[in-house]
Amino acid sequence: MYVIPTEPDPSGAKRPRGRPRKTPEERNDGNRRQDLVMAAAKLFRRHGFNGTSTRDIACAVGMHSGSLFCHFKSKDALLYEVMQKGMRSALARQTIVLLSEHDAATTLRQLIRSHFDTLLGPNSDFMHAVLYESRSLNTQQRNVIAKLQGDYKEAWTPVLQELCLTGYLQVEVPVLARLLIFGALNWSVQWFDAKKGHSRDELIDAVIALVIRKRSPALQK
Amino acid sequence: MYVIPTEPDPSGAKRPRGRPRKTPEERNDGNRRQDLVMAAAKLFRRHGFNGTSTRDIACAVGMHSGSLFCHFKSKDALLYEVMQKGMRSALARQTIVLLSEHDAATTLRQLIRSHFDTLLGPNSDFMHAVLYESRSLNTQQRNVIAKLQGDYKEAWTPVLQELCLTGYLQVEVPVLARLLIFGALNWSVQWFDAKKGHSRDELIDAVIALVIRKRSPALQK
DNA sequence: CCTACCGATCGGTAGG
DNA sequence: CCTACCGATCGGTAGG
Repeated sequence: MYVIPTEPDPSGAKRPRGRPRKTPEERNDGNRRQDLVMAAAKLFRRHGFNGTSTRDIACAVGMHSGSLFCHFKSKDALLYEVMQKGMRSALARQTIVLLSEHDAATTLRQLIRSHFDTLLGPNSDFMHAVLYESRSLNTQQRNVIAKLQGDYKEAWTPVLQELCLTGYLQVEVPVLARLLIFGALNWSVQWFDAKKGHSRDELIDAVIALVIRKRSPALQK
Repeated sequence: MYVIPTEPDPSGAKRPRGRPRKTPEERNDGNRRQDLVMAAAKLFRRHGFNGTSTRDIACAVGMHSGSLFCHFKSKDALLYEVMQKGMRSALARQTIVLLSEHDAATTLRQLIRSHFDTLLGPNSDFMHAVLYESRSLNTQQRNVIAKLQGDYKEAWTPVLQELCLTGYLQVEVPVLARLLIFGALNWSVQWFDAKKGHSRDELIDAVIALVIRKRSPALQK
């Protein structure tokens, strides 16, 4: 015996469990698979991978629980697609930055901006999964994602190295600098809230001010 | 019908599920509760709160699944104790640093060292739960932990402010500097491995070098 | 994509 | 702290 849910999910209210919302007129048969990926990314961020059931995800797009498995062979496969989408989008954004040639300091600023766009902009739920849910992938999946992450971070290395050589960045071990800067950036997903607080440009300025020596290298050290 | 597990858990091998290891001679009846807290912290770190069952935790200390609830009224309560222990230990370590009066730059270095000790030293599993599992607390529990975290981070504010005034730290918005520095430090739990890589002192030096202007403030800006 | 269901596992409890 | 168990929920499947 089914109980029809009394209210559709007002996107942000308490978690819809068990039964899908039924609003047949808003069914777009086009890309249900993408709907599932987006809903999954959002729920994984809010409740974690292990705290989200396949029923929750199906329900969020108005499906019944079993139907999710018409699109994905397992819950893992869905997480894997979320994370792949996150990394490929991050890499695409980064590639655009790297295509235009600038001095190292300008490139660093643009890499930081691009990274914040990935972390804090629309679709940031995908990157959140990349940062925090790789534990739930199997070994092969994790290797693929790790490879993409390796490509991503390697793009920063020559930029940081040049900034070290020219004295704009003060650090003995460049690889540690990259890890620390990534930490400063990645942690922003835990606290940054554009609605009440600082703008994304203030954020970028703060990172640059904190880390880059603006004056002539000769004055440093 | 019970199946006696063939092997005790060699601490780091694959997850022991369902049945406790039975090695009666190593039963210390003293503080089983603390054993549970430590085992829980370790498992929460490896598999996440939602990925760890109360059976896993009980099994890790050689108990049967139901017996855990003689010590904790719920799984939540156990997580709460893990996180409280993490924060109280971090605050205790920090307080020791703040008791000895030094100049701001030295205090910052000691705060950073203390923070890394909490994040990367023994018992770091507790702080890991604080950083990543507060989502699984109820509102009141989360408020208590947030209060402790507030106290912890407030201790950094006057130090960073003085470093700003004296030009050792270059940033327009001190609160952003603190958040970024915390990010750089906290992210280290994701990658730092003392066994293969850099020492904790190299790590501290790298943070200081990245963020602090060593020379006379008059030469800056 | 829905209906109806499976075996496994979950957090937690009663009684000893 | 163990034994034995509960109802709920989990990921996933068969048949349509």
